[in-house]
Amino acid sequence: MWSGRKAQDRTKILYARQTILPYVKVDTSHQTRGSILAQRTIRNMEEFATVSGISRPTVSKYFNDPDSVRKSTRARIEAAIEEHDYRPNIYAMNQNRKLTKNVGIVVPLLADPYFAEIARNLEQRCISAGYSPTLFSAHGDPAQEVEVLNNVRALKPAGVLLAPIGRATDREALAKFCADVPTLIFDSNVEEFGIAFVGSDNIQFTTHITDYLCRTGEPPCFFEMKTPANPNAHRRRQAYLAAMEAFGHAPQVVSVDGEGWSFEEIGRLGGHDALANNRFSTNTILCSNDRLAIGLLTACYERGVSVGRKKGCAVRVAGQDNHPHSRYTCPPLTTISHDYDAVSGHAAEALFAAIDGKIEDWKSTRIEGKLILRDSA
Amino acid sequence: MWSGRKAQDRTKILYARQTILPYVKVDTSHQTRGSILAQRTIRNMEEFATVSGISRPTVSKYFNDPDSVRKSTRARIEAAIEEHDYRPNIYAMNQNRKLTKNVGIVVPLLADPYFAEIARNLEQRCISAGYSPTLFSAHGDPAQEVEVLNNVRALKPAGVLLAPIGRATDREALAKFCADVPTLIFDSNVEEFGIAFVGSDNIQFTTHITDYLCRTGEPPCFFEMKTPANPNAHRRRQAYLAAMEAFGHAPQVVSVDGEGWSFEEIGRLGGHDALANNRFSTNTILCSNDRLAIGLLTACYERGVSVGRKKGCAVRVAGQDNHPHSRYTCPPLTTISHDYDAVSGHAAEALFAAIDGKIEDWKSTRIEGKLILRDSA
DNA sequence: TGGATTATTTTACGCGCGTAAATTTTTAGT
DNA sequence: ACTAAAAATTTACGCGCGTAAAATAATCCA
Repeated sequence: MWSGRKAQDRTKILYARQTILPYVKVDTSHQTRGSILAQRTIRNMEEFATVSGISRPTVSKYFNDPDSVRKSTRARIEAAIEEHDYRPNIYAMNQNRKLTKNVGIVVPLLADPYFAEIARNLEQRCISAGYSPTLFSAHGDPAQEVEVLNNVRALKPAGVLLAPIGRATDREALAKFCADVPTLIFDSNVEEFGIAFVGSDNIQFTTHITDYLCRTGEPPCFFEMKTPANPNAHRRRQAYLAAMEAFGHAPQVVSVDGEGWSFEEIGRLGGHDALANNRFSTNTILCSNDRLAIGLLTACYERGVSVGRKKGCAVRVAGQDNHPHSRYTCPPLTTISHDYDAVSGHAAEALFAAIDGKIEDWKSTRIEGKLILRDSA
Repeated sequence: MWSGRKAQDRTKILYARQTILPYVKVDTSHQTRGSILAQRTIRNMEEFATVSGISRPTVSKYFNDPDSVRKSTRARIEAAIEEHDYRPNIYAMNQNRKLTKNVGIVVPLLADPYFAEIARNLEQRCISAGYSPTLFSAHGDPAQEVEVLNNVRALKPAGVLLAPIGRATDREALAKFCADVPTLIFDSNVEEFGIAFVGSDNIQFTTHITDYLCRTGEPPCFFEMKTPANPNAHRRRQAYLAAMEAFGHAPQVVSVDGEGWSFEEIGRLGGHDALANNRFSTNTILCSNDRLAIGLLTACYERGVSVGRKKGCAVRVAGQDNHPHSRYTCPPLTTISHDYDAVSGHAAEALFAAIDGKIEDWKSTRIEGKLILRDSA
């Protein structure tokens, strides 16, 4: 045990720190294995089994699946756990298990609250299902995504929930990974990798909100990145074009420059440019995603362009995603919301089923979004 | 190996999936241990050592510290790694090591981009220093924080970088944890736990920005939560009071109700209330943090109160933290910025030093912030 | 070139657990 | 109370690595 210290007994501990290193294995071979009476610390499953009065294999069985032992036995074990707060060594466990209970959760950018939120949701579901989730972020960098995949692989996970970076994802690396590890792809689909895909129905998203905008005012222009990070953006543009055609309106796509994941800044700079050069042909702008919209709102503010659906406002701006922040923009952003819970739920269930050997053909599940009406459009 | 599949050969693979389970250990005892010629997969360090023409203990030594072997040996090992992309089994490694190379990074709320950003920064530093970081979030819940600490402990980490939830942190649990694991506390200090504290100088933050506000317009009111989640809020209030006194102004603190980590919503609702009841005695509002300010800005917008430092605006609003989002509010938020890099850098270095046995007395390092002048104040 | 130093190899053991097979005990059902 | 089934125990082995000690080999410096 690391010789920690509180403020009050610093000197004493300082001495201890120099002799006892953290986590040093202490030689206890002189201790008789059987006589553990009144011993304070349980050091392994053997000892724990002894003090519980249960055999080690049964205890091991319990930790693999508490329901696999008799109710009375389970009660005794759980009482002993409570008393000695014993936890099996995760390294020894995972080394020997045929299949670990680990699940990797990989997102492209944890600093984006959208992914943070969905990761939190998935994490909770994994825990509830008895798995040990570990969070990973590629931090928006394809090279780091490959790194992350290698680290995840080293965990020997039972399965992985992966939201790829998208366009820049290393196809070959991902294919190899999916061949080795049961992987469920979510948020953004890459070919037909993994066991299945679960995400939002981007076509419906854009169709729905375009429909709303057309019915309530001028038809929207579409504001997007020229080289978007993920394929959802393409679906959204296509859906916009189709919806506009269906309405008999001339579509207008405004694509702005910018690489990487700083969507707000790209939206802001692109917004300035588009506004300065009158690139929006109507007074309504549908953004490819909320983060872009947030940047555009800032550009509008900075140029003195009033935004909102109330009369007197110069433009209407709408986003897509219901980003956690979109409620707090000025004006609050009209958008279309992911069904976070449904996406996470389907993704987790599909992965768990695959882990349990319930094999199905690869399939794509896309969940519809709901219009979130706020003041911006 | 899990029998992954691409879309094109689904049926064939479906058959394989039913016979071969994921990560089943295959019985290879019939294979002679020595004859590995032309074998495709290296399965353990023994085999890897053989194909590299180096003894296993030396290989093991290499993985513990690449610099501990001769340069020529290191080159040969690294060539073999490249060729066979071998990675030692992390579970076997960590089971037997006296001290793992794991580092836990624990934040109160990963969905807050501020913590996501600082976590990313710390993660990078750990990797550069040769550690294996793992990210944890308490999701704003003190009970989950305790859970997380137990999970972190199970990692047997060499050290932990911990930003406590704050006021609601379970003191006893944290004290126990710090006694067992070298823990560096950052962001928000709790007593004098752990090996040291590194964070921002909240006194300087608030003094500095209060100073700025006083010099450029009406003295600020202070907008805060009645029961803030972390102790930094108290320091900021104190610093506000002191600064106002120094300037000879009458301070005015507006404390609003609200529990939990939904700061924006608390700021918005509290803002509505305060504005409706004329609780701000001047036209300048300094918020305890940016997230609160973001909510207040929304409330101002919703009430038609114009915000900004330009003439004609009704109020000035300033925040504190330089939250990643604060650049994109309308108007962009004047705030005072953490030195993210310096905080992370000091925190990581202090932890690594402690792990290396460089023991110092507990100390608190607080880093000054820089004023970020934008349009809101 | 020699001796001293440093690096590597050989040999051997143990970590904490999973797991399998055979045996014994407990439980459920009549 | 008896039997069949289910659960627990005993025994034994192995996983992939860390690590220690002793022997050997490579390197360095005068």
